[in-house]
Amino acid sequence: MPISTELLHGTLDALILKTLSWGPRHGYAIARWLEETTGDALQIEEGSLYPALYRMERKGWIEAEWGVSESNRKAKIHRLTRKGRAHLKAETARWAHSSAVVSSVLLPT
Amino acid sequence: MPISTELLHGTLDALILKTLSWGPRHGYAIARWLEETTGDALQIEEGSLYPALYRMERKGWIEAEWGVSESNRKAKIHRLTRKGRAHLKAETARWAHSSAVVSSVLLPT
DNA sequence: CATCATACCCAGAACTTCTAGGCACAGGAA
DNA sequence: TTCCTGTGCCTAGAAGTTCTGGGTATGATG
Repeated sequence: MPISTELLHGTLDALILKTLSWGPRHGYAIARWLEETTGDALQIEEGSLYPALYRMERKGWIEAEWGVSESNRKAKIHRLTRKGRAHLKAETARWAHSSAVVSSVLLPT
Repeated sequence: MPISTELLHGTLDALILKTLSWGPRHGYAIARWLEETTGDALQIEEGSLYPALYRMERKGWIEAEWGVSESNRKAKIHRLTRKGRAHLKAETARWAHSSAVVSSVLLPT
């Protein structure tokens, strides 16, 4: 069951940054990794992924350089910056707090 | 600390429906109730609230009729419909599932 | 050599929420 | 009375993210 798309709103950046916190990856691999680790519950559209990567690069959270993928194809490798790591930490805390608040309202105690 | 605004995306409808599941209320009271029960963590802007109420009325999840508030002012009272209750149930399940998936990625196990 | 999976990209649409206002009125204070 | 505050509803436009639905290119495989 794919995740509700709207609920991704605002968490996509953090999910990508978290993926990169395990090591540099190219965009396609980020999407694959997220799909695998969530058992296909999370499906990132490429039309969302690439704009998000550009956005975060502009903000200085990630850096990119052209390289080669595991399958020997040209690929843009993205790497988490120090600033990005700090942002991820902050966003993670926000998620923990916010989701707890929403759950406290929605879910039975 | 007010909740991250983007994270509200997609949950606002469910939060409002949940509020109405405790009984009919007018818009202003919905916002007050959510603020109170979350200790001001959740602040619903009126510019988000009223459009959301209209949206959900169009979709048949709630019904509205003019009445009088507790403080003797003219107020539009919103009531959850059967359809809305079913939608709330579905959205709640989606939230439980989706937030668990996101948490499983973001938060340390 | 045809096909598939990999890998990147974009324009425009769709949608939600926020900003920043406005209007109206009840009740109490000055 | 007049003023002010809190209550209560509403809207237009902006801002922002994600999705839809395309497109390009290339290595590997049959």
